[in-house]
Amino acid sequence: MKKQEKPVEASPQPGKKRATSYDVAALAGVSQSAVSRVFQDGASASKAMRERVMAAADQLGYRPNAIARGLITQRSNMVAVVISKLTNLYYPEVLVQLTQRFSEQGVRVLLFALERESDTETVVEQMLQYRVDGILTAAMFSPEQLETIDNALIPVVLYNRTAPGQQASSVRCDQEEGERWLVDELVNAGHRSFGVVEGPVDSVVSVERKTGALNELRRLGITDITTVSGDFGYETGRECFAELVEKHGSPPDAVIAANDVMAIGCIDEAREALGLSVPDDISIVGFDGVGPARYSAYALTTVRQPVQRMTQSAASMLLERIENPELSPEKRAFSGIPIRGRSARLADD
Amino acid sequence: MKKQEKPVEASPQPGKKRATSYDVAALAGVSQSAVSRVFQDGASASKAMRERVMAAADQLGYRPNAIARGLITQRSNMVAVVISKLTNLYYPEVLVQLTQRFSEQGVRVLLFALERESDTETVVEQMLQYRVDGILTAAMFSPEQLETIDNALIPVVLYNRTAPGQQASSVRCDQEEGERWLVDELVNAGHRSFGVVEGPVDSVVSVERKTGALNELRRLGITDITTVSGDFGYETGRECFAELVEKHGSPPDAVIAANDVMAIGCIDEAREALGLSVPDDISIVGFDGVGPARYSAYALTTVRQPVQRMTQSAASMLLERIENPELSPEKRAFSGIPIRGRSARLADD
DNA sequence: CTCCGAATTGCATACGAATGCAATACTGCC
DNA sequence: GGCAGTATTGCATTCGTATGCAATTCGGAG
Repeated sequence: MKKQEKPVEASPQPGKKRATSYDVAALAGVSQSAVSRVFQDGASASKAMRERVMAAADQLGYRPNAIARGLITQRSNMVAVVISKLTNLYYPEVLVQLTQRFSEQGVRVLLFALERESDTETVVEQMLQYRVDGILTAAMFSPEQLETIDNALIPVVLYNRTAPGQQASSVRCDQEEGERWLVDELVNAGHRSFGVVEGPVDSVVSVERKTGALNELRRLGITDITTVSGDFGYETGRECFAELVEKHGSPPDAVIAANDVMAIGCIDEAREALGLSVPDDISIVGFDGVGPARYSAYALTTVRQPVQRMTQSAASMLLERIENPELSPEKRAFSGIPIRGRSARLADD
Repeated sequence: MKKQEKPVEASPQPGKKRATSYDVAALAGVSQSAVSRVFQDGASASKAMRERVMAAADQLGYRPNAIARGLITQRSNMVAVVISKLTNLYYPEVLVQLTQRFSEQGVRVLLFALERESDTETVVEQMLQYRVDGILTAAMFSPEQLETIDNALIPVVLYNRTAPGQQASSVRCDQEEGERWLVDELVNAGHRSFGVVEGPVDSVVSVERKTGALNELRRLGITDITTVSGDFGYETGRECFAELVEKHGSPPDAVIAANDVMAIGCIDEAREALGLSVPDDISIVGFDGVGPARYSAYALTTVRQPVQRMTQSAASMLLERIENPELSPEKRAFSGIPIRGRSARLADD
């Protein structure tokens, strides 16, 4: 078999309309069905046919129209991924990994980025109109919205969220457990007065972390607790620390921030504005295990989310449910990974 | 007119197939065309018709199928956004902003995330198959790939990239100009020996920054220059600094890192491993103006990319070209914003 | 050479909405 | 009340691919 002698390979006559499977069929002298079959995986087509069609196809620069295909197969091969902007440093990593996981499986990602987590108004409508095969969301939907999605028979996986009454599949990091570890270690090392810096009120993650920490503190009989709230950002981290000191009258023994970025803000404020030494004068801990938490200026004591496993798990959970819509909901919780950094005085053990 | 007395509003009979415009038409006793027109913006439909149709529509839980619509209108209302993972801390911001800009205009984003910038193999094929209306890419495509896209008549906007021979629209931050400012300021303040930390070789941005800096250094007659290369990440930033000192025999007067994250790595390594004081013993500068650059432990002297304006510009440039494909290519370059932080000794002026 | 089963191929139709054109309903005006 | 002009509505077709079914071809065994 010699190769094609024509050097012109993939440059269709310019100015023409996009080639369709009929054009290819006509040029190759076969039926449109044949073309369709050549471009599918499990379809039957002889070697000769395959060659004829392929030759015609790339002479015309043809490629199958995924839109038309989706219409007939009732599968868009797209999933919607919803993120909210706020959880700034952490989600990008999640997003990139999810996208790669889906890509590996031949599934495309339709991205929806919310300004705030509660901006879910139009998103549901959009997703349903585009007939996505599944939804992976790191923003909270209302029960009504979840029901709408459910009525449309579209599988959903919640990322670091759980639906209150609703039953829906989810993948999450066990925030309470992580906070318990942090609190236990801090109390164990002798800290008695605490500052708690929570995140935005419409963030489920923030609420879980805060209540997780508060419950454990109470359980251990700690009563000297001051609470302030920020927005997960660095600047508010600094402001929160200042506010904390003012409210408490003096710096507490330890500060538990709802995420790493705010913890970093607290550290900077403690050092710069109050001249405190971290962790000698005060212990400060975060949550997430983002990149900057490792910067040696901070070396945060924190709980890292096992992002790799979580995204892996979430993606395959969604894909499974797309293949088999009858699967019952499943909730997977991953333990966070305790990081003993240098931003807190902990017992040696 | 009294309202509907039926309390059941949007819950279609479960187990049924998704409602189509024909179903709605049948229930409302009108033609399918009528339904189609009610769900469009500029179509003519009487008030009565609109009401009948809408009532039937949300009784059935109907919503137009964007896939089918795309097939007939030849418009998917989707754009592809391509990012590569590497430029870790900077692109998330870009991505979120772009997505929001497009969303505002009723355009959906199909996301492609590359592991490395050179992993563009299958991406082009994917984008064309999905008939995206336009492409916004922050990864470099080969001339052949760009030609393929061009043949498909899909407008492209390159983000912080320019095509070598090819002519294509682009939005970029003027990296050379930014590096010139940094170099000028450093030399002006008396620095004479330089370390240059470049990023991954397949990153256009990194190459531009490096050559921008080197050219300006040479122009000013500086010859004591040591070059090392990393991957834009924090860890390699640290390693690069160590390598730099070893190659040079001693710490240089100043280090120019290809991005902020590596600059931060350099600072940590300088302080921790060598006990140097920044900026007293050594000046270290970065590029991008990402969040962590502002953390007061670093307070980087850097050049910030005007992300807001760039994404705004890129999005509207692409949308314009989708509306009017005849528009000739246009290249927009934005000046970076010089940030005089505390990581470098600069002249007061 | 004949016949049988398996592998290919073509035909016709379906997917769900948009739209040009023709038919019809309405509007205001004389 | 009649008429011209406009706003609505329906009909029929189109977008590009997949697929069930029937027709055809192919290969090899007897």
